[in-house]
Amino acid sequence: MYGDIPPGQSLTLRGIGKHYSVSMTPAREAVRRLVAEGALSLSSSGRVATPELSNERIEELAALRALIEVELATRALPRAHNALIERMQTINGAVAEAVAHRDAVSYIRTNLEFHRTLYLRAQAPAMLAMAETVWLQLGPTMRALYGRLRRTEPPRYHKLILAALRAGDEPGLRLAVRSDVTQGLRMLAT
Amino acid sequence: MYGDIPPGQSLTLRGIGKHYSVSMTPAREAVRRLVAEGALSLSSSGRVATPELSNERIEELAALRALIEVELATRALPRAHNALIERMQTINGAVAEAVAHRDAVSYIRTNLEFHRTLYLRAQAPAMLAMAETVWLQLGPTMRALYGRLRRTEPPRYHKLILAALRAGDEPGLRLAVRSDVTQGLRMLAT
DNA sequence: GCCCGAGATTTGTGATCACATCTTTAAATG
DNA sequence: CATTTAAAGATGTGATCACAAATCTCGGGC
Repeated sequence: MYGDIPPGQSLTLRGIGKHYSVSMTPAREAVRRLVAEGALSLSSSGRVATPELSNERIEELAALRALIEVELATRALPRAHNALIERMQTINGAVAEAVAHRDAVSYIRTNLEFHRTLYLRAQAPAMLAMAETVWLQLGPTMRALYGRLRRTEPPRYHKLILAALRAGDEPGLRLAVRSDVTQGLRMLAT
Repeated sequence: MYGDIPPGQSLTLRGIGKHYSVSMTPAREAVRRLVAEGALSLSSSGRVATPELSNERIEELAALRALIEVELATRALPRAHNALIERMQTINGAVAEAVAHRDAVSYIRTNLEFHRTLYLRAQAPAMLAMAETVWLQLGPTMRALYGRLRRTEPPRYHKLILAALRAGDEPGLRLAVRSDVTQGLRMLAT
């Protein structure tokens, strides 16, 4: 999810087991779960690897993010009090720091934490689980994307999200979330 | 997914294995996958059972269906030719027959086949997978719902979907899909 | 009549093994 | 030197086992 593993990296059950000091069985179950969630792809011979997403697949996942996360943000809006907004602002500082250090992994991690902090307020666990499944599928690809990216300014749409939350502006919030979610993945059409 | 199993039914690995004439290992992997997809719930002691959904959870899943399936239908619309619409109409006949026979399981199966036939045209496998994950979570609950339901007429919104497809009417299609998806699950607020 | 608790049974977990298949390596051939 | 081929190694799969924990059963006590 956080892009620790680049796309196309292949994994073995015995290797995973050794890495975590367990036998093949728990490794197999974890891999099976991640395959079911789309976080790992299964070759015809049963080998697993992180997925290399096609542009079409990336567009789809970005559209899913937009659909689900806009809804989550909308549901969170009436419950978003000052303490939450301030917490999100603090996290956004960490995002900016990760960008400044050009640390792709911690950028992805803090960025998703920013979003998750808001969405937790929506009190919609099934929707949040769906959103996280999409994040999981995009993890390796986002790492490859942001690693290639040479950017120094923090995501501008985060500020718009915070402003819309403060103003209680639902249309503005929806637009800001959709833009934030879509923007990063749009430049991937290589 | 099709409601063969009622909500709250508990399953055992050895039982599943015996039922399919395999050992515990394949049964474990299948159960793990289904748990990851939300089709089965895992108790703290590791036992699995079909989930008994709360009303809040059902509302969430219905909202997810509306979001994702409206998008899928919209993407399928420009590619929906006559042959597809006729195929959907045939399936809708099977839906009506299942309703007439008060067969909940085959009603769910044919109803989902009606939707899936349309959504396959959207050429959006990740979205379709998400929609099917939601269906999987709702399966046992839909069985309990439709088993309770004493209805004889086929779903009216299917006709609206077919009409909107024929007319190329995108707003009408979106409304019809949203209504069809939401309608059945709304009466569940017991 | 109701509740509790000890024993018996069931169940999930992690480990290990045999085996078939896929992959890699390396030698041999042209 | 490139290509093919056979051997060696690596890998996933399904089965089985030991064990701990949870669940169930049933008899006894209040």
